[in-house]
Amino acid sequence: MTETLPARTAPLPPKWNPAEVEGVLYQRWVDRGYFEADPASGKPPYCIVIPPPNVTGSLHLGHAMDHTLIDVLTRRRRMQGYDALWLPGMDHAGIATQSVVERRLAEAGEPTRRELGREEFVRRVWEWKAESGGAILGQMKRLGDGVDWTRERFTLDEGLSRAVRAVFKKMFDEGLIYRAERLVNWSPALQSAISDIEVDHKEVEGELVSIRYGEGEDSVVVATTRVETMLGDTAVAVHPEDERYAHLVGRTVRMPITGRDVPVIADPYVDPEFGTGALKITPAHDPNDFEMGRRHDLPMPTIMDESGVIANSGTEFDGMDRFAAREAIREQLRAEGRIVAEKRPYTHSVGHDSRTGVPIEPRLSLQWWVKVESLAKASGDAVRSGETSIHPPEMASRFFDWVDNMHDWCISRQLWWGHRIPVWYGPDGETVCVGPDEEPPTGEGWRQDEDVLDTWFSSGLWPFSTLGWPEETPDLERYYPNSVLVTGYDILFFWVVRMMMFGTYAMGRSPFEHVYLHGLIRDEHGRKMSKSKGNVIDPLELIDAYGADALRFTIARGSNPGTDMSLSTEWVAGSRNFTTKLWNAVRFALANGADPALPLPQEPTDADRWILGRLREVREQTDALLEDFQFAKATEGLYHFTWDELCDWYLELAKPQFDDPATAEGTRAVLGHVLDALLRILHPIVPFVTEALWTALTGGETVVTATWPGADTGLPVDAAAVARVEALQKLITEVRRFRTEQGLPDRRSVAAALVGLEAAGLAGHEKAVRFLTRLDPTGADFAPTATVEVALGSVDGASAGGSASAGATAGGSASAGATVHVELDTSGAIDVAAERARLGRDLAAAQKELEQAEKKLGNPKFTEKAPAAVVDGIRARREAAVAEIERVTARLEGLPAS
RNA sequence: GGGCGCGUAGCUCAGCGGGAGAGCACUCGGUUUACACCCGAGCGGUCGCAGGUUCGAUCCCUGCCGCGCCCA
Repeated sequence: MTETLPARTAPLPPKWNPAEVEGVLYQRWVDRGYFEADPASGKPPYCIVIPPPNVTGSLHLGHAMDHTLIDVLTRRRRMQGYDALWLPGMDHAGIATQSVVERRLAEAGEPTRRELGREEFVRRVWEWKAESGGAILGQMKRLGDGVDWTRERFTLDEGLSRAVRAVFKKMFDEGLIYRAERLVNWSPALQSAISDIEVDHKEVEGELVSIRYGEGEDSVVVATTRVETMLGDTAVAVHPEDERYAHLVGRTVRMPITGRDVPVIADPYVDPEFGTGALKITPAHDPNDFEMGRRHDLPMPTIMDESGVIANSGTEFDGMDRFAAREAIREQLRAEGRIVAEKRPYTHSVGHDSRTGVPIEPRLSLQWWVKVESLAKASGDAVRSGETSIHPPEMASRFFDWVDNMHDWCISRQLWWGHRIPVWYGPDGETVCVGPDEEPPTGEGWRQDEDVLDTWFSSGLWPFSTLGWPEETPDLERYYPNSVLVTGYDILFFWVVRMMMFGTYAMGRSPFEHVYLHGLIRDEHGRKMSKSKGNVIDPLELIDAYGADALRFTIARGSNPGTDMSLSTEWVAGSRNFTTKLWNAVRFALANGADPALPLPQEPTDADRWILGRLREVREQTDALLEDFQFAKATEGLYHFTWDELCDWYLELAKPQFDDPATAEGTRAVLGHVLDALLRILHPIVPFVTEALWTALTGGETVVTATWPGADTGLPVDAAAVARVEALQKLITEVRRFRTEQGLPDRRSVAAALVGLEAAGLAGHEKAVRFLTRLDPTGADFAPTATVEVALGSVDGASAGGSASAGATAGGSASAGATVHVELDTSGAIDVAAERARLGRDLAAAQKELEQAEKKLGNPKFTEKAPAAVVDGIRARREAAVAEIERVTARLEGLPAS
């Protein structure tokens, strides 16, 4: 491979070109095996498994967020000396994948699924899997995911399929999996059962129709939103104590249309206050009615087929779609004078298949179920006991609500793509569950269950099936439980709960030490991204335009725990600007000979001490924040340090230091040290640009496996140096402000005398002040026309050039500070009005400050009750305000009349 | 209906008992020997409303208004 990046001594290219370089760097990382975990390494293990993306989809920004945050965590741990494993892979997404392939067959004019037959159809799906899955892998590489490709897994792999059969067998034998005929959420579109969490309840505008059953005094009125279900009614129910209907209980009423006589039953479930107090009962098509039917041993006729068409009702409505039948039956009833009331529109909640959006049809059918009670309890206990901690903690309550109120889980799906249920039925009604190492029964009349398992059944095993379970592999021994699971809070009930249930059951331990739940990515105005709104952003387009680092930095900077973030191309462009800034900073450093291999100077300058102290603080703060999953705050802190402190101030202060032979070498060392550490700290967030810059700066092979900066980073904070640098910044800013307001552009030569620098402790900083304010030395003809007075907080001048000992503290800020007078020769009259306006604003601010302070100090309760430190602080502010008012007032009086 | 959360600068969001912050946007100035994907200086807020607790409330409590999400 060609090395496109320069060696340390060569200058960096003037521009960072991510599109050209990122792919090369990524391939090099993979080729050199940096991301491969090693159970034999002797290092402490750290493991995160990917929340498996759906093989049929493509990665969207939500995935980009998962991947960025996981990559930040694992790359940092790797640098910290852990044996870090990020395990990649995908799930087979039974329903979604089968639907896509069926649609593609139809679009290509090929035979249908049933025409092809099961074996051939499944072969076609594997072809599609290779194509679609490959695209996802490519996306992960573009994002820079530091995954261990040698351990990539797929839920339908041989190993993972063994895990599915093993856990199914164990649960079957222990009675936790059973087969039962029950009412399920049936999707007429998919023609399959789906689980509760695949159903969305939505308010819809329908109708509420009241129908009279029976004749005359012996009639009852029932109301329904689904008129067509009356074809399957087998009872009318009333409350046992409802006197209005007491005479009917135990008798029958004659149904319209079907002409059937159905019993009137009494059941306390009926709310006598609701509607007429009488309910029509359709046990095969409504969950509540089903329970009632079981209690009263009612017949349960199914009057629809798998696609939602009326069937076997014995009426002329057979063959009619359920919605068409609803209208037709209603009109028939109307013609017979049976309708006594109609409410339309009637808003009520209807379950919809979350994938197709089609209304669910509750359907009586024979399915396989998981008995969840003990599993859900164990999952809840794992969190309650602290074995697993959920971040942010507020999310734990949702988790508990869910696991404490969970219904049995329907796991069979009427599909072909997935793990076929490992149960065989014999000719004489035998049922045999076949384990992974057993041979299925052979012989006449034996057949395997036709259905496959819910995809979540296999992805629930993911934290350990991917590590080799049920075999006792070194990986399993070492990487289970996983360190962290990172996923969106919207996925809590899908993955997290299922994985917790299976992990506690099969492994006896919760699968995760930590679960970090991030928010959703929304558009720039906080709206959910959706195809229908047309506001979806493709992560690959952002990477093409701005680089993967820019996308990653944007995501990390916006990701506060548990809260959604807004994202737009402008934010990403801003992050791209950050990488460019970093690039230019290192370019400048290299051009001036910065080198981290040089020893730090014996006598660092104030600027050196300040930036080295800040570096130490920032490194400590970043570590603490990342340990607590505070990605946004950690990233924001690094942004601020890099741009506002390192680039805006230290690099500028370094310029005069480079000019001075006494400080040039030390500055090379300090700048090298700071950038070396900063690039390593930034690497997990922006891996590409930091790799290019760090290798150029240090000559090292790669930053991927470089050591994470430790306690010896930077220097202890030197408070005296900090105070002097802050005074310097204030002085420079005030002069710049004056120049701006006086309309004195930088190129315009302005001579000035700096009076009082020494008293302010800034004796050694005149050169820096002049450089950063563009003030020239005074000549023989110096004639000042204006003075800028800058009141500085007290800085301990005596300690200038002193040692950088830890814990040094400057004098208290309460003592009166020094004032530096900058006398300028503006070569002409100054703009008195501008100066008066500027001083007026300063005066108003000082007066407001004084007013607030005096109000507080004038309140005896405040001085009595508030902590002494707070009171002292307010007193100091009052004194400073008084001094400022005096100074500004004097200046104003000294101005010529305008 | 139950639960959770949110209303802070034009936009997106931090801050959550003692001096209102950031990014973007905006205004003015700038071909400064790293960077115009930039530099310098600014403008901009009764911190949703009303009570309460407190010496002191954007921050704690209560109610109201508006918005969002989850579950039924």
